[in-house]
Amino acid sequence: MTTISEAAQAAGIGVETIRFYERKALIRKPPRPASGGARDYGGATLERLGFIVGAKRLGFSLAEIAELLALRAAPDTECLSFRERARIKRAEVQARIEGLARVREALDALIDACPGQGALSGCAILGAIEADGAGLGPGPAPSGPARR
Amino acid sequence: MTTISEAAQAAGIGVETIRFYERKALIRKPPRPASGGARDYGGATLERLGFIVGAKRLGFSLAEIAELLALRAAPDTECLSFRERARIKRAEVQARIEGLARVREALDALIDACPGQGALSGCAILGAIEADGAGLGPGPAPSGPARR
DNA sequence: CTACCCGCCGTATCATGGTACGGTGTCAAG
DNA sequence: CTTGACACCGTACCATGATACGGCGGGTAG
Repeated sequence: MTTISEAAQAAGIGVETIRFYERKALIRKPPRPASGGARDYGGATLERLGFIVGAKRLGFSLAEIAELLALRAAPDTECLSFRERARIKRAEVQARIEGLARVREALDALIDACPGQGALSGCAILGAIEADGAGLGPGPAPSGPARR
Repeated sequence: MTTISEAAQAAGIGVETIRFYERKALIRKPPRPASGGARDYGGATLERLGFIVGAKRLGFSLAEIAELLALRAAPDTECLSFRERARIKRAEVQARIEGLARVREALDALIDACPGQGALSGCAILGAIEADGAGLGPGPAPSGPARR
């Protein structure tokens, strides 16, 4: 038997997170044994949780993971379709990296432009931020995500 | 006169977003003219909006921007304290880039490991994802943020 | 005079990914 | 036979950053 808390521990997530994934239909609630008692989160369920955690770490959203799980479960899925998803994700990650690299350069420019002493009024940073984030072309900002 | 919709257009954001920033106290609602009519979002307000938009593009969260705005408004703020914030943010951005680069490498490894043909069962990808996201050390996932 | 567009306001809703709370049930050790 | 630890369940709440809706009022164009 693998209880939900054991499964959570094994997968490196919280019990509430497992229940959350159930609500999101990423995993099915294991059947309650006819004999009563706790559900069994071992076997295929635990495997599935591992897959979810792994895919999350690769940058897939829960919605995407749902698709991957469906693919994985389909008997006629070709290996190729998984690779395609990986390639698309790779491209997304690459794009995010490039966006962040531009932000980093912009911050560097600001840091360099600052004399590092004296009143704010004499510093170039303020105007540069207002002007457009210091050289970033137009486009959306890289809203900084939480990192738990 | 600069109406709210003109200010929104000038800043490249939506009217609702400006009101949202007001609710968040990032900007003060300009006073309603005694003569009645619309508020004036020009001048300092528009400048402030520009600053917010610029700072967002540099990766600052709204909470951080609130601090920057307070700093900016304080008469005795040194240029240095702005530079410090920029450096901290730069370090954060750098860390995010490095995390994403690791994810990218992991995806590359997966893509390479996939034969690209045949049934899913014969492919190394599945197991690798489950195993831990294919070589990513333990740690949090880079939850992919929205990109509008 | 009547549309119609804006501004103004409060409130609700969205997406994302969880986290927490409170009540009930069941099981096992002491 | 009581106490404590979990399991189970529904529901509420959190942060982040917006976006939408509906009603009211004023100014302008036809």
